[in-house]
Amino acid sequence: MVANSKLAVALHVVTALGYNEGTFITSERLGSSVDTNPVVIRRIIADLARAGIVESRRGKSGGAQLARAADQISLLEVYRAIDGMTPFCLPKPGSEACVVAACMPDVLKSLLSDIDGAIEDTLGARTVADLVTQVEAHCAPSKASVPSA
Amino acid sequence: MVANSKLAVALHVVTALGYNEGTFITSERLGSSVDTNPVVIRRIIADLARAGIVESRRGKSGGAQLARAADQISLLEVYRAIDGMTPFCLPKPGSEACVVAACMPDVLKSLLSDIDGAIEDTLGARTVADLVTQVEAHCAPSKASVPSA
DNA sequence: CGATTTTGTAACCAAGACGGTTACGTAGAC
DNA sequence: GTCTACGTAACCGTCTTGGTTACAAAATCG
Repeated sequence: MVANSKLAVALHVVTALGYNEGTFITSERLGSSVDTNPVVIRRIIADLARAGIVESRRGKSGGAQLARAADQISLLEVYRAIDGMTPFCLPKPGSEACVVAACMPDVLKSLLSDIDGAIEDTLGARTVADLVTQVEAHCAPSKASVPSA
Repeated sequence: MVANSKLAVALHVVTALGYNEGTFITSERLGSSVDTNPVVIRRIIADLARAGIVESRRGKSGGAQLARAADQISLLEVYRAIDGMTPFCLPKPGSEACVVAACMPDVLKSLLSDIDGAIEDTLGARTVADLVTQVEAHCAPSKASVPSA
């Protein structure tokens, strides 16, 4: 486990919340679904709540739920809500005496921002509702009209 | 320094080699340009050589050079040559009892592969020659016909 | 042939990031 | 008032990663 596992967990969480839309789910249940500690979930939930993606409630019958309809939450919002690292990092300035080194930061900055744009476009084109739909289609084939063949 | 700095270094290296096309550059010079240890450079060079992107030679007047013309090397090749981690990681399977958890891996796998596709498209559309051109335009304006204004 | 240069690679270290865990205060429900 | 569940801080062990040293192998040149 190395990179943006936060994003994976966050997507899991919002999908689970979208799947159980309208009810509050505790961090303990989410944690057992994701197979991690409730505190880890709460940290992610805190990020998502700050971004207005989920609402959380304390006390009995507390937990978290989506703050909006699942089809009104783009995955890009989720991506931006968690303060994960940028997938690729810029080089440190390097030798000033070298022509190439002197401007690599700028050159790479432009490239990496293009990459980031591509990532954001991909995420922006999908909503939490899409994930929920895929889960339902994927693992609840009993809902489909075709029984087995 | 946290994420794929290997990619940043690798891009710096191939750009430097493209800038000095036709001559062998030592890992020591590259290291001083990137401002890192020569061994770090050699590790990257080894990856790039395995992928047929650069050629290296030992001994006196040794070093590395591009194996092909700079405009024949796409940045996607460089990206794939270095065994960096995927920018986003898949979730571990999670609770089997939970419907959502059961199929999140598959659902996310599809999403993340779309993201990776977007990244690869972006990188595939650029070559080392493009980076070299940008370096020349950016930091060697003396070559331009317009002096100052 | 021998000296010198430079790569290739292994081994090791220190620093840092990250997930997991415990602990405890606080808010809300009943 | 009690119980439940969140919010957050603090801490720890693990793991990745870049940096460094060390040394063998290869290539060039006199």
